Amino acid sequence: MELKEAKEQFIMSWGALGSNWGVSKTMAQVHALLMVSNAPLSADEVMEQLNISRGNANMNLRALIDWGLVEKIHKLGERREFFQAEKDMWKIATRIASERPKRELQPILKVVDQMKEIEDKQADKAELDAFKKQMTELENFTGRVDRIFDRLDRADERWFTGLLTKIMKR
Amino acid sequence: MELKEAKEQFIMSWGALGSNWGVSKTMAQVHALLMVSNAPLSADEVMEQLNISRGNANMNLRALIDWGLVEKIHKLGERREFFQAEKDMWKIATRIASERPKRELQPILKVVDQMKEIEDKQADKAELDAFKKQMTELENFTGRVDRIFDRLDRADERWFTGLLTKIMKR
DNA sequence: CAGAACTTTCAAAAAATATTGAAAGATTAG
DNA sequence: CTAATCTTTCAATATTTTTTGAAAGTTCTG
Repeated sequence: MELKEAKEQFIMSWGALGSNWGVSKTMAQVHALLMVSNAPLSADEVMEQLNISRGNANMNLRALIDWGLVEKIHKLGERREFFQAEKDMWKIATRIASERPKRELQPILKVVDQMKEIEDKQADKAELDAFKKQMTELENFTGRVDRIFDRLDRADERWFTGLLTKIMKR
Repeated sequence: MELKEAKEQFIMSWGALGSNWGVSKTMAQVHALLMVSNAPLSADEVMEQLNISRGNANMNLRALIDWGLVEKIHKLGERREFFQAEKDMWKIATRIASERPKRELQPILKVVDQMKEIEDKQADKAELDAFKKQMTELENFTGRVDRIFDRLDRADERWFTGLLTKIMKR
């Protein structure tokens, strides 16, 4: 297999994986493309290489930037913006690990919080209590996990990998 | 707010959250419904309460069982099957934490593994090396994380919460 | 300021996913 | 075995999500 071919293969497969992941095929492909490119790419290069429209390229680049997985690069004397992917797996993982809970957990807390104003005089006491307990447990747990992942952000690599090693030893 | 109303509200919100999560609205709703039901429900009760078709109810119940979040219950002297959700948040979290990587990480390993047969005589040596390094790093990292989460499955609660507490203290 | 070079937006179109419901398949009881 | 009861499947349909591309917006240059 040749290098160019391998890269294309990787981009395609990564894109297909996106679906399992809840990420659109194109977003995953853009990320893969930037991951295996040795130099930053312009929006036009991304469009051309993946055969996608300008709007689509723009949307997905922005989304990736939002996730902290890609950054804009300004080249001296160049008008256009270039895009470059984070390639360090640890950084990629911590970005995802700190963004995902923000997007997945915080909405839960919001919902659960609203559930607290119940005051049903007619309902079965035991049933009411069970529901409240469930909500409280959900809130405690979610909040706890949320805060943990939030900290990964600030942690240094040494600590994280150290922790991984510790866990692995069990 | 009344209890019944609160439950409906919770089911609806949980369903809406499903989308952020990569889970279909209905699947999330079925899960929520079972989470706040004090007794196991039959397929017909699920259908009726959520206004969904028989096929849909069946599919989603099966999927939830597949995730280990719901189990079939057989009542004595009853022909029908009943369904009951796991309500313990720790168990829910570990189920998800052990299923998700299985579905998300293992396909990555498969893809990366295929990338190893590159032998491009013409390509730039440095570029080839960079690509190989990227793939190796991806493989190492992914494999490591995969194995860690896999172990959560077998861990006991004491250990896990102990770990959480430790992390939280930093 | 005008024009060129890019980037962003957004309504319409396409593609991907989820849902329905009727029919086929099981399983149990008599 | 047959009928009754319940579960599963799947092609058609509906819904949701993604993509397109032209138009509007922005920023830099001279």
